[in-house]
Amino acid sequence: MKFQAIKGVRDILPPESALWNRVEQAAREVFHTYGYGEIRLPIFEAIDLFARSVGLETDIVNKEMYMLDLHGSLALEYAREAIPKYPEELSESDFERYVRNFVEQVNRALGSDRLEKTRENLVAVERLNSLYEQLRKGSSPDSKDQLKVSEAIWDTAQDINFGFHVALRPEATASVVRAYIEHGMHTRPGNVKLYYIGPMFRRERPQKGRYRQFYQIGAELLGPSDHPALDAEVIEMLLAFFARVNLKDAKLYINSIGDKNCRPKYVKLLQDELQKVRDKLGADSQRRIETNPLRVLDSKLPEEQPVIDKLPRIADCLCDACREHYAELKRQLALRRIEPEENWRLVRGLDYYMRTTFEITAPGLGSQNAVCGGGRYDGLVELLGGPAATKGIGFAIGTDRLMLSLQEGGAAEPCGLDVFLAWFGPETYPAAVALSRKLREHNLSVELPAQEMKLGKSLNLADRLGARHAVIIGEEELLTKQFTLKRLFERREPHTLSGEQKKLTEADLLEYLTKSRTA
RNA sequence: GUGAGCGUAGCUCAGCUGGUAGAGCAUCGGUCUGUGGAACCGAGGGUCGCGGGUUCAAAUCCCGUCGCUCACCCCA
Repeated sequence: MKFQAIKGVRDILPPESALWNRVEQAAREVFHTYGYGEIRLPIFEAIDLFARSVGLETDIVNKEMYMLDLHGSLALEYAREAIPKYPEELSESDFERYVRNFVEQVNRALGSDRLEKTRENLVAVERLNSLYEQLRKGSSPDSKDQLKVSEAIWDTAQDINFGFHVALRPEATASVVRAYIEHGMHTRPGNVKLYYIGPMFRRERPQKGRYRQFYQIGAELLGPSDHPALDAEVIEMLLAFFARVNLKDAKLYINSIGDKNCRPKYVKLLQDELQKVRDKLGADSQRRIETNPLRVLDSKLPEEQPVIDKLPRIADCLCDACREHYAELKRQLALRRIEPEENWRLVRGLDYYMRTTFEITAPGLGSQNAVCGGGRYDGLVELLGGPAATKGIGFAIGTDRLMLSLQEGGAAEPCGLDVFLAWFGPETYPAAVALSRKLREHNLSVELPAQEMKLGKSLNLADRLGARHAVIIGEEELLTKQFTLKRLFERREPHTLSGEQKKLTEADLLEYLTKSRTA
């Protein structure tokens, strides 16, 4: 096979795509009833946006982002990095070669507009060019001047700004918050409620329910209030959506991970306790003691479970405000007859979460059993340069995983074809074309064969396409101006009802078909 | 990045210790010139993932490589 989709991405074909549409449509409808509006976001953003929001130490930022080299700036970056800061380490000719390469590339980029002609860049390049001239002319290897020139070249090279570095979005919350700030949405009345639907990109090893281009349906609530009732309503909406799409056996887990006052204290305590039991942990968890102690709680290793069970719990370390917030959240959920399972080990991978966190798991997903994760992120708007008073809460549903679970539960799309036009005889095609157009104007799905087929063949094809009806158009129908409507049945239906047939005028046919479609 | 399993027709797979590449389903045509689902007959479709080695002979044995899948890490 010559071409195939690249690693970790895939096609979603009909009829499966119809299920996707139905699920996404359900999200639009349910979210609408809670007052959310859709935000359509760009698929790429400045790298810094993700680095700042998701967290510099996360794997997402460190190794999983797809960076776009829109202007060939990465090549410039490499050329610059090749120039050593301390040229003594290299032979003189090597040093000059690296510098020449960089200088040539920079000038070429400037000439072809790939390097932005800002004042700073122009000044730096001009200076770089003249320094390079000095380097070439200079012939005394150990002169102080020569060393100075080399250092100046390195310094000047650092001054050149290659422009924005852009990445495909690994998640959308950062983009939503960026848009919220950029458009001054904090001046809108009440809370700003937004949802988004679309692809995200992470360069991970693919696995069941995990792709490099994957899809999320998410919602964010931004505004001045952090009242737990808002958290509860967000969760209520999420569950309403899962109920609408008939997700079976979904389980809701909640936790509170504290705020910027009490979480660090807990993390420190946890770290200290972990150090005491270090030798009882596996290599991965030992590493996480330093990198991300909270993640140790996530470990699935059976032999670590007894150790983890004895670790201090964040619920005992929350500050008064967080404790009260969490308690009120539980009351608010109870008010809505929602019964979450508290999971003290539920932590989020992204830096920006605080206080409320929640997750929903569903069956049929292998080891990737979370279909949705979310939580509160009160500091994020401020972190990204927005008004400090703005709070936020949101979630993201992993659509790929949701689909897997729905399909596991037996969800399938019926064929959408309402009518197959079985025409035959030399004079009937124009009538069939006219009828097909009429039916389609009434939003019916119609298949019209381009070439004449024997009636038996037509019906056979209609059946295999899964059409609900066939309309037969032959000489006789033309003469009497009545179409023959034949009901077809899905293959699994009992044969006893098969083939019911009647003659109808065009008007009656239309009425009958439009009614049967909604039924 | 690490580990394991698997690569033969569009799909699911058979093909033993080397001896001319197969089945079922699907597709197309016919039996069937105004009546579907069935049956029967026929057709098309494969450098057996790729490269090298052993051999008179390799889908089969050996080495390498690429791809897919699942799991770990991480995460939705």
